[in-house]
Amino acid sequence: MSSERRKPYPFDQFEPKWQRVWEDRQVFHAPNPGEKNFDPAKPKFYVLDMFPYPSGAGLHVGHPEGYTATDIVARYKRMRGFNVLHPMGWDAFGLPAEQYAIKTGQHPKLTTRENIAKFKSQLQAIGFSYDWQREINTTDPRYFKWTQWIFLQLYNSWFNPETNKAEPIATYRGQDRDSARLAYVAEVPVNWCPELGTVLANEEVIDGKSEIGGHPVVKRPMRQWMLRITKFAERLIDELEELDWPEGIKLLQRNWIGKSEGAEIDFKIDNYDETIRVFTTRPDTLYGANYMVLAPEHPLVDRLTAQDRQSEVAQYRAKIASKSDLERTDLAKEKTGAPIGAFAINPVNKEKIPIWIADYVLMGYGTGAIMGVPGHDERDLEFARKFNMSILPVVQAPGKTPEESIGFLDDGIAINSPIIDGLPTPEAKKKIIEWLEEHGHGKREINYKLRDWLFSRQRYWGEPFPILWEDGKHRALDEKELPVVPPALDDFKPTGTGEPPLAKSKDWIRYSKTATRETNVMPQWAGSCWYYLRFCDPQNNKRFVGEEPEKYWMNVDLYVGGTEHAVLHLLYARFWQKVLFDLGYVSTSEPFQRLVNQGIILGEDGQKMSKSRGNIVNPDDVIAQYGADAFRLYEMFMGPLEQMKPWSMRGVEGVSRFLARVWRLIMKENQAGEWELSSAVQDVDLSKNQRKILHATIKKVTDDIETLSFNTAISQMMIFVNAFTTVEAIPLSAMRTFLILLNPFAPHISSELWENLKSKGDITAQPWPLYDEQVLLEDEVEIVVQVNGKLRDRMKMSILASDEEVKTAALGNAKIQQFIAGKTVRKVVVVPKKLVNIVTD
RNA sequence: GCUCACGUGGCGGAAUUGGUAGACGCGUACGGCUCAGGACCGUAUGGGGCAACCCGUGGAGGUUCGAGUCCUCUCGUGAGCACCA
Repeated sequence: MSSERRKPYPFDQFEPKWQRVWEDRQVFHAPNPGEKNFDPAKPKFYVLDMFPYPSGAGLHVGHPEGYTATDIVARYKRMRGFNVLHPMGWDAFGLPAEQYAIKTGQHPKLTTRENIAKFKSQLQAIGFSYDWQREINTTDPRYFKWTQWIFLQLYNSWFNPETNKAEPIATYRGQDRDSARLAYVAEVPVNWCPELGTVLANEEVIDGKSEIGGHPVVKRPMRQWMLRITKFAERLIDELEELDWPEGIKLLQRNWIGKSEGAEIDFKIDNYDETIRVFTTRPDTLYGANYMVLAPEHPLVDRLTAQDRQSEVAQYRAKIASKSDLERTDLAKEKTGAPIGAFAINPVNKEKIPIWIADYVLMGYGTGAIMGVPGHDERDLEFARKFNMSILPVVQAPGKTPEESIGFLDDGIAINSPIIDGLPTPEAKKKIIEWLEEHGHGKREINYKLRDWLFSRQRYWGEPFPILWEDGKHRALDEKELPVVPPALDDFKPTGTGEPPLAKSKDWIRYSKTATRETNVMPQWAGSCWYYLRFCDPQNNKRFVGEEPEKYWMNVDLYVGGTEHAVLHLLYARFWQKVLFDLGYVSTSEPFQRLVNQGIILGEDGQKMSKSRGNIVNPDDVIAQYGADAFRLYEMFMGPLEQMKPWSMRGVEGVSRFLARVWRLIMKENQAGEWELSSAVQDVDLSKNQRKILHATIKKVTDDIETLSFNTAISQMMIFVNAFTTVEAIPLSAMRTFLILLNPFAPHISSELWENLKSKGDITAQPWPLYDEQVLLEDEVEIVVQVNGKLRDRMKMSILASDEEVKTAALGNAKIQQFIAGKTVRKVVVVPKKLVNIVTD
């Protein structure tokens, strides 16, 4: 029955019609500089969505949230006279297609093609104004040829600390080039996920489990490709400064990079010709260091362990080695450790302090060794208490005794520390570092939590490396041999041994008599690290992006996507961009000038949408029932773009009703049940009040699009429509202006009505309306009168009334006099054009 | 545990620089139109009170003529990090 019900307005007819028109006429194609129809007089605007992974499930309502926002901006900017680059593509390498292939035998290429077709038709049904001529697909050899090419640039360059830049490897003066390349091979403890049969980057491991699938991850030493992102840590932090990004995301990146400033201090080992270097952010607490801890995996443990400690130390190390990362952090509550029977000499006071191993010290951070300062480090304190060590305060907290200062972590005054006694912490740090440097016991040092990026995966559906192996050494393929296309396989399964599936194709790996191909593939992030560049010049087969288009379009003026990429994609892409910039291939060192994160859309029950909860909303259903315009409008009307918010079908009905009112403002149903232009629409002048509402709407919608406050822009358009539904003669000119304002939000209905009004030209080609401040000026304003801050009355006053006149009027107001009778007026505050506050005793 | 963000009607949410709290939408109630309505149109709608008024932005303090907005503490929700020395 409900499906038989007549649509409130015939969106099912005109929405597909307009989508066809846009496609046929290629209305949204943005020509590059030098191409036909390119207008160099216009400024450019690059507005980008985070391109989706085309999953088999199709689009969910979360995708179009950001896409609608950018589409509104794109359409708006075009009307404002910009050349707008608004592209879409597919981040199509990845696990799901491959796992589907393992299950069904269907090649990931086919699965990907089907999924893309579905995604694309869904996006087109929403009426997004993408330039589909620029569509890209990361799994297309014409695309990943250049992903591989960029890898070669990384492979063929190094980071010069003197220039603080990536440079061609030829400028490297050292012996071993392979040790300096930005892409290098290393045997490192990596995150190995047995279930997925691949290694994962730190960023892909959450709480000891794989981000995808939630499978357990263990540490295991393996030989892997790494990218030297750590060399860019400083710039990745510093250059955030200039970006127009949410502070929260900047903070997330800063925390992930985890810069900490401090010192490295050398401790001589008693009776050995060895020193152990520790990292500390609190060199000023050196006098309080009365033990040392090495990570259990520290290379010096074997050599330094005393005879009588060996079995205990071996036992402890074995116990730690058997634990997964998850267990290791899970058991974090109780400190464990073992003394190795050796002693270090504290360089400031020459005290012999015992050396322990303990798993609370990590090999992967700093030097894998720490000085234990139980007085001023929580973990050391806990450790010292557990093993009955002495605890010496060396920093006195303000307003506390030395004893009370134990456990105090922030700034104070140095005590019990002859070299720096009496100095506040910042100076104490500085002075002791100077002392250490002077005496050759250490130096100022900065450490980062950021690790080099583990860049290889033991999977099938990814970009092969353009690398050959010969005599146990790697070398790069020549550019001319790109792309390296993965071999056809029948069996996509991971081998389980850590050997990649590509190794199964014996023909493919054999490059020559002596050389074999690298069998790892790149991680899913590779393609998305530079896709925004390719959009500038997607068909170029000579270069990854042409110089001129790159220079013209970059960087991205507005980038909208989910927070889930805060430290993954957004960090990796910035890193690649910097390398390409240093090497002179691109014109900017940051890719995304302004970033906005859309909030998650929850199910109708306020819970995260998920299959198991059964609260997933399918865009196709919504569009079938209410139309694409209502869908778009609701996505934006729900609330602020960046906020998390629940879906509501009632809300969709609400905006659908609004669009139906817009429709009936201009169209009437005749006896035959056909829609025709309403006779109420006439070429009449606007009343003063109507003009005011129109201009207020232009202003509000314009300002709100600029600030991405789409929800309030829509409210204002509702106010406009409500004001005009009751009038007898609907002014044609006001309707035309309104339709232009509505167009970015609801492009189909506005196009259809624009045409029905027999307006000149295409609505998408209209200039954006301007408002006139003069029209908005009121000649009378309502002044609020408060007594002691409480609202007591309102009065109409001329806008020209002086403060004094307003004050007099307020005091003379009959109602106000009741409130101030018998009281002394102590003060009268006048806020021009707004309010009067009378303060009494 | 640490860091950050956010707490406003029955619900989603509005509120330049501190200046009329609750725009707009949903829901609800009543009325109209209608053979009918889960369609459409109109009116009302934070709570209490017949009313004048009183109370209201998670809670407690504070600054101010005036606080949803600023400060301190506290509770709750969400996100991120998680022995990073």
